[in-house]
Amino acid sequence: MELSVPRYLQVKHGLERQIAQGTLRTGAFIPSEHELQAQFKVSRTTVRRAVELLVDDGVLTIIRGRGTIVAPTRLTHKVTDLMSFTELMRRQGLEPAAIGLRVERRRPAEDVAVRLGLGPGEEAYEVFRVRTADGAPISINVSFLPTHAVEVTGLAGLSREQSLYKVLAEDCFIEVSATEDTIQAVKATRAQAATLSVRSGDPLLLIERMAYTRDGSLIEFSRIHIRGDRYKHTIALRRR
Amino acid sequence: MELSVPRYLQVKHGLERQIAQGTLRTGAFIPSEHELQAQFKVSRTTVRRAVELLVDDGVLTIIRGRGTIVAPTRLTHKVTDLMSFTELMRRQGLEPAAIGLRVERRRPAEDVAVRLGLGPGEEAYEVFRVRTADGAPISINVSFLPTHAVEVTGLAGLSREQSLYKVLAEDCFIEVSATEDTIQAVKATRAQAATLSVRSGDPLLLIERMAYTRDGSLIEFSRIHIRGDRYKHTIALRRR
DNA sequence: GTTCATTTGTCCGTATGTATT
DNA sequence: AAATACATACGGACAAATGAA
Repeated sequence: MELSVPRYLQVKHGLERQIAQGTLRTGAFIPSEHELQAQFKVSRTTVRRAVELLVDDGVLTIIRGRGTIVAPTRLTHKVTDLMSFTELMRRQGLEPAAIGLRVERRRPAEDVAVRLGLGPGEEAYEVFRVRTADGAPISINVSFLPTHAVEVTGLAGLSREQSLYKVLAEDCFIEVSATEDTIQAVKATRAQAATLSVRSGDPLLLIERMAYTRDGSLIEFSRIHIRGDRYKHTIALRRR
Repeated sequence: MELSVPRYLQVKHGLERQIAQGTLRTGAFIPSEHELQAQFKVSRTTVRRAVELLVDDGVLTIIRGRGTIVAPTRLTHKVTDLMSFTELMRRQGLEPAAIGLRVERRRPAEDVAVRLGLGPGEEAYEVFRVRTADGAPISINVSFLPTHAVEVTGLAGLSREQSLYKVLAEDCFIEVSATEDTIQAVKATRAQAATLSVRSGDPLLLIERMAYTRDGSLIEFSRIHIRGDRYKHTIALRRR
């Protein structure tokens, strides 16, 4: 039995391959929908679906009445894709690692409890880590997870796998489907400065993230303090 | 002749209205696609298109085999929507204004010229502004626009309208359709500190933005230095 | 455990409208 | 004016997931 990949994805991948190989060149028109139907032996509906996805990805641009071209501008990473910290680091060409992993179960500070929507006295898991890139400390990461959403045993995988989201997906079967990041510039406290090998008062990027599952329930609140001089956070947005 | 709004948008707006009015409640199932067909007197294709758009907006969540619910979690702003600085400020409940508008035409610094893709000696328009919120200076904004992309006369509207993107759209008929932001934490220089009423060395958020039109050509490169203590930058992402 | 109705996912063929050349 | 290409819309068919009988 074969694993059936939807036709529209097959067409999408086919087009992506042709673009990667240079068969379809940047700025040039791709075959019309009619021609693509013949080429891939699918209906127009299916062709349009594949093209639509590539337009959303910023790979293709449709010019009504004329045709569809391979978008001349290629944003550095796929638009609006949700990315874990690990992925973000790799984009910068840095090899990410984590040290000083510590998992605790306790009542978090009140502002965190409010964000997690915890009842009075309710506890949460706190995951502490210091992330490094090419060996140098680059960020201090604290994640808070509601105890009712995840088992502590499920978090054991963190010792071998750096990505919290991967562990949640593979060991807890929890898929993070949406995030909301708030980004600020703050001064490094003395403790943070020591950990990150910078001077006290130096600028840090503070990213606070709320992560949600597909059904909309909160799965994680995290705070990441990042060295301002070693890291750039990139976001691509697209108007529909 | 009537201005024809596509049926799928009519359905989308109909559903949005029902959600806003509370006819469809958060967390509850909306009518099945079959029922929506009957309700709006359209085909299933059209119903599905409308629902798909609302899912992308984070308003609805589809549970396969069961139905579609009104998403319990409402992210603070529409996911992946591209927003101008003016819009972003209003979200924070602040009244934005701009002072010290200055437009110059000249050869920009080399790193900027490279980003704009300028040929040797080619010039660009530089738009300087200091943005305020509720009267207090909050950011220093410098925009660079290629001279071949926009007329200087078109930028005259900036004196009455704060939003560069609105002026580009209304006076130059240029629509910004995608942006790529890079965010860093930096130390305020002495000049920046003076302008923003902070201390030299205090943390600032530096947002560098590349803005593109629909056909993929670069229309703007901008640098925004923002007071770290007065501003939070929020981004919502969604995995497809 | 199996069957069955319901609901969403994929796919097709066709028809008509609108924009561009 | 005509041809081409994308946009919208319909109706039907079967597959896959879910939950209940």
